[in-house]
Amino acid sequence: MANKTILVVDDEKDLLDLIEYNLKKEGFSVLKAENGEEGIKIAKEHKPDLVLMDIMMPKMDGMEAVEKMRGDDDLKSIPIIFLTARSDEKTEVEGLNKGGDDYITKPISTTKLISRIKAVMRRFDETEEEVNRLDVHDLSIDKDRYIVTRGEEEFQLPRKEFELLYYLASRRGKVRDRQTLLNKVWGDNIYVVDRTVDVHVRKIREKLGDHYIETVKGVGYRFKE
Amino acid sequence: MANKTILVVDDEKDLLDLIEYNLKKEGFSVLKAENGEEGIKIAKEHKPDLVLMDIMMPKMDGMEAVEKMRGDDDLKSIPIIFLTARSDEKTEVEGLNKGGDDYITKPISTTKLISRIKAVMRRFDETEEEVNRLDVHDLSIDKDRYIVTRGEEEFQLPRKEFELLYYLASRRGKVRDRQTLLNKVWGDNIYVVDRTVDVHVRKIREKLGDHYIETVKGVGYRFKE
DNA sequence: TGGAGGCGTTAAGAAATTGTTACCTGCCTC
DNA sequence: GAGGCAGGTAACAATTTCTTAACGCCTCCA
Repeated sequence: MANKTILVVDDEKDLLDLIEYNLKKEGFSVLKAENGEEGIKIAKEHKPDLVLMDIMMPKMDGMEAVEKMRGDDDLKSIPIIFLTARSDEKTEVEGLNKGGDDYITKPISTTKLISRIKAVMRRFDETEEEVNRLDVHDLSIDKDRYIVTRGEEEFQLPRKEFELLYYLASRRGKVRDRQTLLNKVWGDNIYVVDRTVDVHVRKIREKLGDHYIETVKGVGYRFKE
Repeated sequence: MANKTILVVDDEKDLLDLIEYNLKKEGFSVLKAENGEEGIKIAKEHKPDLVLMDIMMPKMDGMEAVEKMRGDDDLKSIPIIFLTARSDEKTEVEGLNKGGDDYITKPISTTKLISRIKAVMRRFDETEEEVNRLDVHDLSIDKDRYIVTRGEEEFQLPRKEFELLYYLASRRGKVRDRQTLLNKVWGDNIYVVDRTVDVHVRKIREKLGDHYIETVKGVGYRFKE
């Protein structure tokens, strides 16, 4: 999650500095703006990876700025999190409708802020990842053609093996137990013995080598991070 | 937000179809039921990610259905949004008490519905995410990956050791006696000698160093504050 | 000072979990 | 219908993890 740039737009300078300090500590690059107008200018200039936007501001308020951003081709896909003192639901719904991706009320807990930011970024990363080709390590897993490639080598895996590999690879590093794998790859109301997963894992390892899928004893399987 | 499944329970077929149309347009999968009874059956079968539940229905009304759902281990963690024509506050409070997570009055604005749904799902996703990784001292204990990290080092602990560490770390500073640890980590009706805990603690210390888990003589163990 | 209680440590055997192979069943192709 | 592939199951081997029991050390206190 390193090296992402975040634009913070707020008219309270102290808060701005505080947020900057905390974000930098987390390894983010930080840009600052004190009102909506300036915010948009800087956003167009630097294309940040995420915007933290206060709602109540002089010159141009956050809602308006976000509307402008959503109407700008260059900016409309940047995730936005609102900051606001107002916690009533009406504002929340309005804000989300206008194109915000999350909503945090002041006063802000740093931990919460960071985890929200990471959550939103993850969400964006994930939706982008819903692609047909997955490149992990030295493998290229092509869901369109149901083919796995490593360098010049091509592997034609049977469907289940392919889907199992794809499922695990698209969740790199995360452990999934056998039942989850069965539900996700085989389908929810299919009855198969869970050890079936083992056999398929073995077949994948046989073909690709055993350094991709890791066993976590007592838990399940995991694609190597 | 891709591929989430929503179960809609309402006795008005037209409304059901309308909601289905709108949700599908947003990329959700949709399940439908026309009364509480049917709703629960489908919920058990398909484990939707969220339930939209009408309150006034024949056979089994929404309140009752939600109570049933909250009493079912498989279903109790599924977020529920109530739909209702009644807009009086008393009903709302009752609905939320019964275990609803949000509340929308008819007639329904589609935009509003969607943004509420997204908001509720986000709320749920977040709590799950926060539970999955624990950062304490210089350790990062990732339950999703079943891995403990310290700087660049990675420790792959066996299941019991990992879970014991996780349990203690998530209650930093609090002492737990051996019996409690056995109940929480090993399970309530497992018979093992309590000194087993000692051995596991030792193994954790062996791998991570002995400055994380403290012994409280005559009482139990504690993760260092 | 010498039990008694509590804990650390170790090693060995038991238990649990996974790896691996062989075999069965459908289904498709030729 | 023979042969081959995909998928599933079952059985046994291999491995890892868990549990127990034993021993020794320390501290407290009569």
